[in-house]
Amino acid sequence: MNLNQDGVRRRRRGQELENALLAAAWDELNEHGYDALTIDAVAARAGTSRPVLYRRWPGKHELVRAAIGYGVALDRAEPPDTGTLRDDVLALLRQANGTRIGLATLLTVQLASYYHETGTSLSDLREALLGGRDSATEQIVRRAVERGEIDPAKLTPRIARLPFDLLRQEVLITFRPLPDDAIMEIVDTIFLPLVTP
Amino acid sequence: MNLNQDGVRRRRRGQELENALLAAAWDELNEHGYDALTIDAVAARAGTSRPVLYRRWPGKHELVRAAIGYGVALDRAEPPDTGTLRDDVLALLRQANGTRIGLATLLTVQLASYYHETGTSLSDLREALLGGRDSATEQIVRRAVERGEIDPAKLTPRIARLPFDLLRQEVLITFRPLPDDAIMEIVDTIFLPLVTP
DNA sequence: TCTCTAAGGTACGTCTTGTATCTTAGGTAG
DNA sequence: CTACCTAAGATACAAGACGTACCTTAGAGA
Repeated sequence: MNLNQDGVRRRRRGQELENALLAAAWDELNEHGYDALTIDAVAARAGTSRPVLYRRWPGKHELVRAAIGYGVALDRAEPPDTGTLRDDVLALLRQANGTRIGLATLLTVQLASYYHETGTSLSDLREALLGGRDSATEQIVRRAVERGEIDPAKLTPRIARLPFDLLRQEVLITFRPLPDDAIMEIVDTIFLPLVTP
Repeated sequence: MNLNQDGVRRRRRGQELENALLAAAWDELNEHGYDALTIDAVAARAGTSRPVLYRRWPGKHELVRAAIGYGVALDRAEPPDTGTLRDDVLALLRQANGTRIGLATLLTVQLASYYHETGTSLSDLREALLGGRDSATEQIVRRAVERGEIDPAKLTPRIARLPFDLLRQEVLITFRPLPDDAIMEIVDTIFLPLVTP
């Protein structure tokens, strides 16, 4: 109900209110998942009522989409720069693996059919979700090329994003963080052999 | 309403009825997707009423799960045996790419949160969905090993399923069949270099 | 022919949705 | 400091979907 220290109703506005709404939605998604999410529950958790949510997002899809962005931004980190390609990729994958990226990816896919119907491309969703991380991959790869660790001729875009594609794939299927030995296997037996001269 | 040629109500039973229900559910999923699927619509399309559905499946999740199995079984094919690893893998990927496997995979993931909550493993779902195809991969790989096309030392389980993982991944993200040149790129620049002696 | 299972139809209460309407907190202009 | 005015918060409503209860009856099997 958001009382202040005098026990009087306090009324949040603008960005403060919006953040509270998104945080409530993100928490609900984490606790109950997409299917079970109700606008009612989000409003109640945020200490407000449904019309406040509908004034900002037309429906559940858009709210979830915004909440994903909020949740992902919560634990975004700097791309690692360890000096070697192997350690950079390992660190980046571990970083992503330790966050809520699994839930975020799952939710993104759950929104897929909706965005497919409305004709909206999935690429912008994917951008909002992994954009930062993908460019992190680009940075790492670029530095490795400069150091001569990667043969540029072997580096197609698909191969560059291979480690992340595989991580995402497994997280989606198992709905669990990837074990560390699996991460190392991806890097050592798949990615590095494909790109090293 | 299912009238027979005399215009009298006809009543389906057992397997015939169940197939009609699953076909109706599968069609609804293809047309409207998971979110928009209603039990009502499935019952109406099958020419029956909701209680008939609830007598067989407790709810939407279980119905969709059964419908996925039905839909996937519709266009299951024999694993190819062309004589070379490359052509086998290409044929298998093209086969899968041409079916409704994209929708099936998407739906499977959409059920993920539910099965995660109930503690049911995703592996049986994945089994029901891709079980046949995975064993097809095993057959193809085994024959290639016997022909000496694959170095068994390089063949971890993760590498063996790599082509399919990548196909699935891209279909999930783009919600479209994978272009044929992408399929060839996966096979020629990623999979084969990793396993050939 | 009789019986009995399950299909088909109807109806009910509940929940969630999305919108409309009203009151009022609290920022802003004067 | 006061008046105003935007948007927050509360309440209520109709529509739609859910899941269940109950009843009738087709049609398979004894």
